[in-house]
Amino acid sequence: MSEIRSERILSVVRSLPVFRGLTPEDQRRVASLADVREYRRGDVLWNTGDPAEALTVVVSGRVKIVRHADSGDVILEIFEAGEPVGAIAVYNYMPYPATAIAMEPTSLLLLPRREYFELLDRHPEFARGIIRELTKLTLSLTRKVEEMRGQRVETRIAQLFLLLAERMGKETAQGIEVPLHLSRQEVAEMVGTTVESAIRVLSRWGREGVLVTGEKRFMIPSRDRLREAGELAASNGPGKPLC
Amino acid sequence: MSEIRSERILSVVRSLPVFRGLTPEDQRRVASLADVREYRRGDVLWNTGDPAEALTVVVSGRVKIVRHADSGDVILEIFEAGEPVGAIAVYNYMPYPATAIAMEPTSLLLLPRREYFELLDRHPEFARGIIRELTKLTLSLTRKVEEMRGQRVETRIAQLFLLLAERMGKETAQGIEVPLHLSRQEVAEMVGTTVESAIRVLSRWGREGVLVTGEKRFMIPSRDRLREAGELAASNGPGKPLC
DNA sequence: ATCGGGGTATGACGCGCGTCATATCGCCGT
DNA sequence: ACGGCGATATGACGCGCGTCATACCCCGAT
Repeated sequence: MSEIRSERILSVVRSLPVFRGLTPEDQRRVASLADVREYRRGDVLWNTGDPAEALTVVVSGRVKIVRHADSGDVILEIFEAGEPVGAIAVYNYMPYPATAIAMEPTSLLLLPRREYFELLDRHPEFARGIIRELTKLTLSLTRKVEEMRGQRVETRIAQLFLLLAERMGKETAQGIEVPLHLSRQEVAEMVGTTVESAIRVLSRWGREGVLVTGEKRFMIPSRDRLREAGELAASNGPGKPLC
Repeated sequence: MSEIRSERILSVVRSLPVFRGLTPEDQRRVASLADVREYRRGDVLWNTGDPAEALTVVVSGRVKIVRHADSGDVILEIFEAGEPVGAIAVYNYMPYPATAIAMEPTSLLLLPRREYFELLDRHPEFARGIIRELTKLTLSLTRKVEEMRGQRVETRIAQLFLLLAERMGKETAQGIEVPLHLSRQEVAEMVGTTVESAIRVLSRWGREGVLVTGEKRFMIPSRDRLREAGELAASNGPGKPLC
């Protein structure tokens, strides 16, 4: 392996928060055992059932975790730069419980299972970092379960984009920009509905200027408008059939 | 504190898998700092927003985690003997994100936050145990998200009981017994529907002998019958309007 | 230029289930 | 014994949204 390449891997390791607590020597060791790989949009990192043999950390780009159900696919989570993916599966040496797919050009760092365990045992800080990530994941799933229950599709989509705005939104002159390329299909899979329903909501919001789909990004002119679009929605007569 | 009581706490500590990896001295130390408390059915262990000041481990009984949403409550998880509850919140020293309620007479072991952190740092095995529990939790939530999406209420209830049968079912002459007292309301909250829908399904299944509600328990005469009740269900004419 | 595939869009139809109303039964406290 | 409350049960009504069909646009392959 070339000098240049291993230098690059070392700098990648140093840049990742999960490896911050390590001593310089350990960082070098991790770098010498790890590998960095590149993926294009749509590339499959692994399929459901594949054995989990390495800890995967996102260096740049984004990865979605998808489960194939009989009634269509579900996007469980999106991982961004700095986050370990599938730490769970590696930890238990179990087959991956879901499929991972790159959503954009993405580069990943792969650390063999064995080394991962050694780090867990030798560095409490590293273990804490992993626990912290699992924690975030759990909270996110918790919220997802809560949101999916009973809520109307409009509400769920509104909450999805409010969440994305919070996580990765950038303020601009025209409002908040969410720099993420999501097809209507993917939006549907994230909130648990069908393409058609997602399309109906998004195209209407596009016309109304509540949420505009752009080139590989979304624009939210006003948080509040989006929020209320998700809340009141469908004009209801007397009584309150919605809830 | 009486001798007898501290002896009892020590034996409780020794009986919990999470503390198995500790040295005898550490077990004694944990016991000296920990407390054991008893709760009755319906008692609230903590409310959403309470500060998380101690690691809680279920010694006996069962605890449900509930989130109050505008559109009704959702039961996120049920914890049984041996499992740590709310490890997440304690870890981040954040307010509890959900409410915890005892489902039956329950006893808990409480370990102050500070000691919990020390154990994490000093005992890799302990940290591993926690990670393992978080892992289980994540997988369970993952499945819940997948199931909730799109599936009909009947299907979700069937899957709920098949899962419960797997987790805590006991084979008997009349079929599988699930020794858990769940009201229709609670069933509804677990699968994300309304009481009425849950009642309709369960009372029909009771008449048909697919799933019989008994005194503080459920009986499943046949796994397969329950499974198919969830699958085919509603007679559908030509075409396939379902799923 | 033609064909095919993927993403987007819109309309029609109908069923599941959420909502509301009502009734019965058992258990509590005064 | 009375009233109140919670759990269980059942029927009526109607809206949301899943399903199916159709159409348009863009782009790469032949």
